[in-house]
Amino acid sequence: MEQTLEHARGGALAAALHRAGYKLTNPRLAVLYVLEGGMCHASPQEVYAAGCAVYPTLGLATVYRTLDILTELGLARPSYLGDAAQRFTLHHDHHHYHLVCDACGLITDVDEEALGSVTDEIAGRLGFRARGHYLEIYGVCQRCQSSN
Amino acid sequence: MEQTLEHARGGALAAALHRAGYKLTNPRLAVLYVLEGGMCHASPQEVYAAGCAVYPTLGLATVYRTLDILTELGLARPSYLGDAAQRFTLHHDHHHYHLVCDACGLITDVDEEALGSVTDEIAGRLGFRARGHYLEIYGVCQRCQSSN
DNA sequence: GTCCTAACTGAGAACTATTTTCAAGTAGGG
DNA sequence: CCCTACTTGAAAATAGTTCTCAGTTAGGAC
Repeated sequence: MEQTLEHARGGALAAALHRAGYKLTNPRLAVLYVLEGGMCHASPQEVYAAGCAVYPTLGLATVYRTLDILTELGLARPSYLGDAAQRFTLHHDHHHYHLVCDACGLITDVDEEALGSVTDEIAGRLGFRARGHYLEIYGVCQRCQSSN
Repeated sequence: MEQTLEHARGGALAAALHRAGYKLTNPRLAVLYVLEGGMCHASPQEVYAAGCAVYPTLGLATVYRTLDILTELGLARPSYLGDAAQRFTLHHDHHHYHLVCDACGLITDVDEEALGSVTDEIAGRLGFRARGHYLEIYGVCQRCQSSN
């Protein structure tokens, strides 16, 4: 268990937090570990549940606080994938976005460099300095189309 | 007042509700009137406040219920513009999206046909039947850039 | 290594937003 | 005009998020 937290300490998120002057505490490392471990569209509640497996005394308030810090540092961002729950998505260097199926709730990640240049161009034309974008396409996924 | 409600009755939203078998009651017409009157990025609370001006006994629960109906019919959609509040956006025929300023909260609507064809093409390639998309570009608007 | 202090923590209270419940009211087909 | 299923507003219930606070801890100074 301690080992997993130490592992998170070496990650990119931990480095960014440290650089910004935040302490690398075990609760925070547990949250970072969960996020970096592939739980990339997690609600605070889900992060909390997964984090407790790594660091049992983790508190829900700390999860919210850590996600706030990541948002403030521009490393994550709240997103809202179809359902009402607030979710957080880690930022990546590449442009990526979501296909959300209205029928089964499946979320598919897609990388598309082309889209990034389109949005950057539009923003630039309007004098807007873009920091990032969030795109969600909703509809019906391939599997749900065939099962109807 | 009654006149404004009658005006809403003639709108596209009212027609769609009627077609779907929903009754055109005064509370619903008040909500539709507010939405069609340009309050296009409104939170339920804001719709409620504006709706009360048109139909004073309007209840908040009815606003939520009406927005749910519109969402169910695909006429509106929850969106989340930077701040934490849930907001609803009316669907339009054209592709439109939002520039959200992180500094002042300004929301700028942009129409861009080019974007629609990009997203449709991508979705099609993946076998996904797109019903719509939601794009938000966040960053700093022109005015906030100069005032710093 | 140990001390120190500002930063951080968990638990639960408080707060806010949303949904549900229910008795009373109403649209609109017959 | 009547009837009935649908709709309503108010209040209670629920769910999600933030705040408060006394105790704990990271990590720089020595």
